[in-house]
Amino acid sequence: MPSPNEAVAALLREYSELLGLTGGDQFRVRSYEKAARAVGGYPEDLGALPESALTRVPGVGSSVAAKIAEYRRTGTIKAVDDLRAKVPPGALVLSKVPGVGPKRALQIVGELGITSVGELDEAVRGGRLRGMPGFGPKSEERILRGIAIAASDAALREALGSLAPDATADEICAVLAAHLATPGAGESGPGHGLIRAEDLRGDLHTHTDLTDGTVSLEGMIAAAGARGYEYYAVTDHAPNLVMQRMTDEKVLVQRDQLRALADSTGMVLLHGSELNIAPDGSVDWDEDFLGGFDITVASVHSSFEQDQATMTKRFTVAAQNPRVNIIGHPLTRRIGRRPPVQVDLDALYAACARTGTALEINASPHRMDLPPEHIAAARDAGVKFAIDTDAHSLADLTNVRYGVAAARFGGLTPDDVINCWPLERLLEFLSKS
DNA sequence: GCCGTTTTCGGCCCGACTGTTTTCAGTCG
Repeated sequence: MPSPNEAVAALLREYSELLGLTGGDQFRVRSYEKAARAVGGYPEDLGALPESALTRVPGVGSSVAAKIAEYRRTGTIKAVDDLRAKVPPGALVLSKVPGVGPKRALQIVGELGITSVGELDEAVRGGRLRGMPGFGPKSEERILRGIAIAASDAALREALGSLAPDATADEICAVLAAHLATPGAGESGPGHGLIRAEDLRGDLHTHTDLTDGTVSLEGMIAAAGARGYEYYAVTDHAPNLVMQRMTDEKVLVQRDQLRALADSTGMVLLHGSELNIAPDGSVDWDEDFLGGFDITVASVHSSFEQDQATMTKRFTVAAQNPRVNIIGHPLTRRIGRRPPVQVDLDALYAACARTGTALEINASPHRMDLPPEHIAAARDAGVKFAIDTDAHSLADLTNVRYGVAAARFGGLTPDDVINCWPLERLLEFLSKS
């Protein structure tokens, strides 16, 4: 059962998508999308907030605030209903199939009369998309892959999505156990010495509004401090993810701001970055510049479809980088949306264990990556882990429960997880010496 | 539609990849 904030966020997101489908101004589309993310990630119940205070949510101005207020009064937003009526049935759901965007969805609905993903699947297999401008064999493959991953992940996604907003790690772990094959290794036995949420001393992968987070540096740090963490890393995106518009100058200014906040918090603040692993395994900055960071997370954000040998080499090069500490969301899957990349897992584990590079257990319920079913084997190969929220909002910080659930499913103890360690041991690990 | 050390306008999420492209539109992160 989603929270009230999620319900409003879903309507704002739908409005944004409908605006996109109807050719609305792209900046308006983005405004609603941003507002949806901000509302969904807002830690207080919007239903309890005074109406005049709604615009305090970053990204919510007078127009969105009025729509939220309308939802609170009536349970609906008329503008959303009106726009729904203007969009051909099926176009919205088709536009979310990977490889099909708004333009192609409208084209498919208009020319073929298709209104569901099932019909799209049949049409592709029947060759009915052939001959439509812009569609070739690659498009067909991609669409079929997208439909397949949605189907294969549907049960897990639905089960995770139907959990209560305050579900515990044990409740989440039960969902994992019901939907995933049980890992082979179980010598620690259920419950004995397994990691608990309270064992985590910090979060090592988080964002701010300097890149695509919704909350300021100060806001994120204050919220992390309230969670009782001993240390906390800020790891905004790096320049090669161009849309994030990160620069050397910006990240250095942020570093100064973070250092200046050190005295205002009981936590040790770590300045980091989420680097982009390029197709050849290199990352955004040279070793000298990277040396200025306390910690780095390196993630794949492009060229997901490399063959296994190339992808394995790519990860190995990244892990061997003396300035890369954590491989972020290693298989880059998004549950129901994007399949895992093809990589030789044994080679990946070996490279991480050999180089002292942690594999991330990304706690976002949309990712769950490293996938829980792989964790035990990675541990057996000598890999250490970082359980990170990859938070883009205040509410995201509470997602650690999902990472802890995955770690428990994989049989991990606090000794396996670097952000359960005392600061000194963590810093030693980060030095890769 | 939101926002402001540029404050009521003007900028904001850019560029790589891909297909079947004939000079570019659509999608994605």
